[in-house]
Amino acid sequence: MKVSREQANENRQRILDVASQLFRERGYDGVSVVDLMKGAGLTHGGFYGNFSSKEDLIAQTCALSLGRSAERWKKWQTESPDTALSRISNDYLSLAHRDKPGRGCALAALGSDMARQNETVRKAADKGAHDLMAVLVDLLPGETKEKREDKAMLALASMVGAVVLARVAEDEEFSQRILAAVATALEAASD
Amino acid sequence: MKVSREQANENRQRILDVASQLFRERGYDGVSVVDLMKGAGLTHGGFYGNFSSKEDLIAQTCALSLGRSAERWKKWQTESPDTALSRISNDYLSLAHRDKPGRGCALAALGSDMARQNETVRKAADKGAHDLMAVLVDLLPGETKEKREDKAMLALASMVGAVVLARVAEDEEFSQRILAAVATALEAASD
DNA sequence: ATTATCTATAGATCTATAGATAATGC
DNA sequence: ATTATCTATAGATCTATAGATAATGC
Repeated sequence: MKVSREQANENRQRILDVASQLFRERGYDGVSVVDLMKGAGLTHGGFYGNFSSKEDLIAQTCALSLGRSAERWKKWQTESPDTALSRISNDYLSLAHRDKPGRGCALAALGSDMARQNETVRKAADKGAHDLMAVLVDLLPGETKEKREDKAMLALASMVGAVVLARVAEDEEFSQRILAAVATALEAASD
Repeated sequence: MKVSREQANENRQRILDVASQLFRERGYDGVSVVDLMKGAGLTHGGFYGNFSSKEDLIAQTCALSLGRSAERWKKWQTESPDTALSRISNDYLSLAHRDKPGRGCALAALGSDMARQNETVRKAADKGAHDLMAVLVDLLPGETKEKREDKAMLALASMVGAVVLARVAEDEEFSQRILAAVATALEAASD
């Protein structure tokens, strides 16, 4: 049941895509290789032809999902530099993002899990966070680069923290207020 | 090998304490009931006399660890209301806290994991977050209660996010700058 | 007699590998 | 002939339970 080289590449990409989503939804330990391959429409034995281990896959999904977030932000920056920051923060702090972790920011969905992974995974996550930060630095006002970087770090930390807390919260009003409070603060920081 | 009722209570408390620390260090899925009971100096079979399930234990550790954090903050508030906020933020954003998740804030250590747990766990976590927030509300300046609450939410979100990001970061300088940037911002918010 | 703890184990996972299979691509 | 995928399984977990054991506390 061999497939073409092209098809095999597509399969590999699909495994990565499916893993990237499932991990954000259920956590690294919440997705088995069998689950994952079933989700990609393949049998589990084929997994190890594409990835050397589950950890290898985890590192690759880190790079993939955070890379995509950064690309998205950069696209908005190019399209409209003036409104990009509020577009980023409104999107990040939206109920849609809170309720769809599988398609959202991996730092919010897996941040505390990532902190416990091996060095390879953490390096991929570190690079992802740097890339996100780099976009924010260009969008925030400030006299010196250091000040803009400080603001960017605060912005990213507060957005990640807000979505984590909003997802943990059982009280819907509380959850929404956290998102709104951070959105307001970011709006103020951009002037 | 029965023990006294008093000793049994101590054992139960020790299981909770050990679990509370191990979960923060390794995540919920990173600690088995066997590991845990070994850590408490007991055999695994005895676990189910004390807790109805692992999920039951998880919910109880949420309440325990977040409750302890809130107590700590309240103590500082009582001791010295004026310096309590900077004491909280300096402690939370310290390298010691970053490097010792097992004794630190459960929201930072397990936030993204908690978001995926069942309702019982999330209710305990929600209450814990509310209690932490309540301390911050009293310590932050602001004309109306709403404004103080908004500031408290921003403060908690940014502290949680900062520690998550600082733990994910592989680059030590980057990690420290995130903590410092948020600490500076909180200092400014308290005036 | 009650009950906290221990021993032993059932039953269900999970990661990873070995060998078989069958279509591709030289 | 090469290689992507499948089938089958090894070996190591993990949660939870049943029944035995032995010290407590009425």
